[in-house]
Amino acid sequence: MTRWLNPDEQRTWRAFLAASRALMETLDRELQRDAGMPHAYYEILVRLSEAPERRLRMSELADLTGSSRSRLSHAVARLEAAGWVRREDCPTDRRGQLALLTEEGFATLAAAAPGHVEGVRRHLFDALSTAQVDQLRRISEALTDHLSRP
Amino acid sequence: MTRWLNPDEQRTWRAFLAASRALMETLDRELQRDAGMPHAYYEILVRLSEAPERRLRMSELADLTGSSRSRLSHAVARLEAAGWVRREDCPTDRRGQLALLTEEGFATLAAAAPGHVEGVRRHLFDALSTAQVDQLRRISEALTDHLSRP
DNA sequence: TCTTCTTTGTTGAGCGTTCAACTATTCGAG
DNA sequence: CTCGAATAGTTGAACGCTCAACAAAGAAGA
Repeated sequence: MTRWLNPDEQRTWRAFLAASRALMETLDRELQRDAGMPHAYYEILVRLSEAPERRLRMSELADLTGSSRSRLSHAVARLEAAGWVRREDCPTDRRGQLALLTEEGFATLAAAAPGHVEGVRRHLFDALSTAQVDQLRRISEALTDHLSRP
Repeated sequence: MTRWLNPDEQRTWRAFLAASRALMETLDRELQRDAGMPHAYYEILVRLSEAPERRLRMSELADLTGSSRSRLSHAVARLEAAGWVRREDCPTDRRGQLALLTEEGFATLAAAAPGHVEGVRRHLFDALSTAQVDQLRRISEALTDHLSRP
C-alpha cells in the first residue's frame, strides 16, 4: 500500500531536488575554480580552523562534516598531500588520530573564504526573503532531527 | 568588501547543508540497496517513463535531470549495458541521439518506485507540516529561478 | 586475567562525476 | 553557397566517494 506523492508533494520534491543540486554544483564549481578544492574539503578546513588549537580527532571531524570515516580518511590523505593538514597521534587513545590545520592550510582557507561566502550569499541568500531564510532554517533543522532519529 | 554571513544566516546555511546532504545520502543508499542503482539513474528512468513513447533526446534528458551532457552520456552507457535503456539515432537531426526506456527498464522502475517514494515520504514529508512543504516549494522554486538567471 | 565485543581509523577496488578535448552536424551571416 | 560559429554528443583521464574488509586498540564481563 504505497503512500504516493500528491501533485503538490511531487512538485515540491522535484523543486527541492533541482534547487539543492544546482546550488551545490554551482558552489562546488566556484570553489574548485577559485581555491582548487571541492566544497567537502573546504568544510574540513573550516571545521579544523574553528577547533581549539586547530586540531580535531578524525571521528569528531567526520561527525562535524557529516562524512563517513572512510571518506574523511581519503580526504585528509589528500589534504595532507597538499600540505594543508597534518596528522598526529592522539595522546590519550592510541587508536586515535588528530588532524590539524597547518599554517599553509589556514592561509589557503583565509584566501578562499571571502569568495566562497560571497557565492553563498549571491546564490542562496540573495534569492530569499528574511522570512524564507527563517523558514529554511526550521525546515532544515526539522529534517536533520528527523533523519537522525531511529 | 566581503558580505559575511550573520549568525542566523550561518546557522541556516549549515543546517541546510547538513539536511540536504543527509537526505540525499539516505535516499541514494536505499535506492542502491533496493534497486541496484544510484538516485541519478533512477531519475533518468523516471523522466524517460514520462516522455511520449518513453523516449527523449539526450540533450533534453540532460536538461530535465539537471545533468551535464558528459554525465548523461556516461550514465546512459551504463543504463544501456544494464539493458534498461536503448539508444537510437534521431531521425530529424543526424547529430542527435534518442534514449528510450526498454520494457525491462520500465519493469525495473516499476519495481523500485514504491520503495523509493515511501523513502521520500518517510524521510522528507513526514518531517514537515503542510505549511512547511509549501514553504519549501516556494523557497526551492525561488532558488532555481535565481540560479538560472545570468 | 582472558575473552569477547566495540570502536577507531585505514585500505583498495569499483563506480559515478568532472573536465577538457574531440568529431560530426547544423546554423547563419555575408 | 560558403565558411566560420554554434550545437549535439562522446571519450578518457583524474578525482572523490562508497563499500566491504581489515588491523589495532580499548571496554566490559566472567
